[in-house]
Parts: sequence; C-alpha cells; structure tokens
Amino acid sequence: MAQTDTVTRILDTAEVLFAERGFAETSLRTITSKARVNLAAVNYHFGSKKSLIQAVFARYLDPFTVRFHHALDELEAQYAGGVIPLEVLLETMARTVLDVPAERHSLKVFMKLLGLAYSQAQGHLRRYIQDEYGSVFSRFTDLVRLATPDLPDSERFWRLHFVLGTVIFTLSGLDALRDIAEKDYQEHVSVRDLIRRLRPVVVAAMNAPLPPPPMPKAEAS
Amino acid sequence: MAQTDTVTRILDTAEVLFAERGFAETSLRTITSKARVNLAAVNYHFGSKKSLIQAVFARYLDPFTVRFHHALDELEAQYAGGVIPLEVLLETMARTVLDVPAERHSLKVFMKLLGLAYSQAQGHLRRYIQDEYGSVFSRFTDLVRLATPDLPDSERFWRLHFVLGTVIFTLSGLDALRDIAEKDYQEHVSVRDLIRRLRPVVVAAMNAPLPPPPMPKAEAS
DNA sequence: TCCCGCTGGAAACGAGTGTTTAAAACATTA
DNA sequence: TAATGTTTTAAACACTCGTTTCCAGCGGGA
Repeated sequence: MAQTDTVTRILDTAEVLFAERGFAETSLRTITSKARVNLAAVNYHFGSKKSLIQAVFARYLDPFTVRFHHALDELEAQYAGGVIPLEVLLETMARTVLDVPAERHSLKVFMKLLGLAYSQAQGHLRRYIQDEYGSVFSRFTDLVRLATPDLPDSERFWRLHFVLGTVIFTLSGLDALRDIAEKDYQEHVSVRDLIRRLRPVVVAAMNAPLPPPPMPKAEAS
Repeated sequence: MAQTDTVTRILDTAEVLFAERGFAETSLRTITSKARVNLAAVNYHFGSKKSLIQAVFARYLDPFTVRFHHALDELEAQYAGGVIPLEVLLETMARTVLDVPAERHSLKVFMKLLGLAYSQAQGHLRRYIQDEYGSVFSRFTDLVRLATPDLPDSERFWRLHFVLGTVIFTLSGLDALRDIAEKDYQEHVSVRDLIRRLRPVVVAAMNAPLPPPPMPKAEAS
C-alpha cells in the first residue's frame, strides 16, 4: 500500500467533494486529481461511480448501525420489558449520530451526505440505503410506537419524518445558515449548540396535539 | 407564436423535469425534445441553462411575492397597529403557498423546486432567490418577531428554519413518503391532508420551551 | 419589390464525462 | 531468482453536455 491506502484516500476526498457539490456535479477526474490518484483507480477499486457513492455512505452507515443496534440493546436491557421514554429514544439516536463521525471526519459531511441522499435523484442510492440499513430504522420506529401509544400509526409515521426533515435540513444546510446567524446575532453556533436547540423543538413536535379530522371530502386533490 | 408559445412550452416541460430529476441531471436535449422544440431555442430565448432555471423559479415566485405582500398588507390593516398572532401568520403563508400553484401547475412541483434550490449546489440560484425575493421573507420574519416577543432573536431564527426544513423536506420528498405511507397504512394522503397534519406540529415547535443555557464550554467543536 | 428584424431548425464545435484497455511497476509467494 | 497476482499508469474510447453557427422561413414597413 502507498503512503495512505489509495482506497481510503479516494473515499476521504470523495466524501467532502460530494458533500459540498453533489454527486453529479463532482467528476471522477476532480476526485482522483485532488486525491493524487490515477483516474482509473476508482473504476479499479470500486467498479463504478455509483459503487463509489455507496461506499462513501457505507463508511458512515456501517459503524452507525452497529453502534445504534448496540445502544438499543442496552436500552432494552435497562428498561427490561418496560417502555423506553420517547426522550430517551431520541436522545440515544442523537448521541449515536454524533458519535459516529467523531472518529471519522466531520459531522457536517455526514449530514450533508444524508441530505443529498434524500434530495438528489440517485434512485440507486435510496434503494441501497433502504435495503442495507432499513432494518435499524424499523427497529427504532417500533420502539417509538411503544413510547407513543396514543399516536395513531400514520400520525407517528409522518411526525417522525417531520422531525427527520428538520434535523437533516438544518444540519445539512448548516454552513449557509450559520453564516447568516453569525452576521445577524454575533453568536457562534456549534453543532452541539444546534442539537441543544433542536431537542425541545423535536420533543414538542412529537407531542403536539392531534390535528382535527379531515374535512368531508369537498374536492379531489 | 406556435400552437402554444415556445417559451411557455419550454418552461412547462423544464419545471417538471427539473423537479423530478434535479438540474444537473436534466439536459437541455431532454427538455427540448420532450417539449418538441428545437435544441437552440433554450439558448435563444433564455440565454443559458442557468437563466432557464431562474426563469422557472420566477414563474412561481413572482406571483407568490405579490400575493404574499398583499396578504400581509390586509393582515396589517386588519390588526391595525396590534400584533398579528403567530398562528395567523403561519396560516397566511401556508394559504399563499397553496394558492400560487393552483392557477399554474402542481404544488408538488413547486415544493420540489424549493427543495432543490436548497440542496443542490447551484450557488447562482440561492443568490438569485436571496436577491430577488429576500425582502418578502424579511418582512414576514419581522412580523413573526412581534408575534413571539418572548423568543430570543437567535432562537426564533433557528426555529423558523427548523419548521422551514420540516415543510420543504416533507413536501419535496412527498412522493416517496406517500408510497410508503399508503403501503403501510392504506390511506391516501393529499397535500392538503399533509398541511392539516403539519399545522399543530409547526405551532408546537415554535412554542416549544426554551432550551437550557449552553454548557460552560468544555471542548471546542 | 426589396429589405429588415425575429423566430425556428439542422448541424457542428469544443469541452468534459464515465469507462475500458493494455502495458508497466510493484509485491508476494514458490 | 523466477513466476505470480495485484496495483498503478497513460492513453484512448465512446458518449453527452451546453453553446454557437449559419441558413431558411416569416412578418410587416419603405
């Protein structure tokens, strides 16, 4: 192997370029030249650009899933048989998300990638993430169901995605927002600062009163 | 002019293609062939692809801003001098957003475009939207400040972006989420359905208790 | 009638894309 | 040391991209 492994050098370079410019806007030539690696190296080691994108995600999501499963195991043991409170579940997820990139690169990159996974076309990516990491998420939502027995299933489904949107949107667009915030309010916000602000908002959102029942169908949508 | 104006035929086709595949992933050739228009027509009528993208947004945002300004005018007259309640402000914004695409195409396209504007690189777009339509948003946030006097400025700033994230994220990824929801809960959700569910969540998020003060700085971020 | 400013159309340009090839360099084992 | 398998390299391939060029058709004003 070279000074540092070619594979990891490609991954390190690709993840920040993807995060700050998107997938389609980042060419293999940009990646390989910045990583000081031959152009063909990507296709040799990963097979294709698609596979490289998936590999970038795997490097974050693999450690995340094992840590999260582990954390949920501990929680279930701790509350043996009982219900794990919603706040604890959310807190655990947040802590796991925060821990994973700590040992790797920046949390910012991780969140930007998650944001891209949702917004960019890249159908293969959504399918890959769903197939590969869907099970952890279902386990989590099952626990959330136990913690919020009064919420109708569909309502809980939507609210989870509401807060997911809040978190991903905020953290993935953090740089731009932080610039505005610092200019207007002269206060520096760290990621952990943001999480502190997010917590009460997310809890309040999940515990919001139920919406009124839908109007008797007046017009088709 | 042809059967329908070449310019509007380009815009009509471009907006749905952009919405469902992103900007970089949609080529001018795809647009022009689907619109049954010559390839050179885009560069002739709009000058460049960038300008076409901006024109697509302008066709939504121009009517939106005049309507929204008008609605805020009425509100200020109605509450002459007094404070406009937060719920009324949010409701007004939601109604305006809903009204605009009604006379044009789908709300879905509009929200997907907004989502793309945030997530895709396209620096020129963010700048264009900020320069062209930033004033309406500042007027709105000023009114929100009056409605929530107990919220610190920075906290209100972040919470507004939190709920913005919720709305854009949910509505722009609606199709995928709707598929899951329909499969799992056998209920069809319309956009207006979603807004009904969003309302209490957004209000609760804005009115959430303040976060605890930040920890005495332990480690740098 | 000639000329002019627009709009539409086919073809080409030059740059940039992901991917493949075949040879060279290296590393590892026998 | 020789043979083997693995990794790196430079060059080419086959496209696709946004943009430009040049010309044909069209209208109405002089």
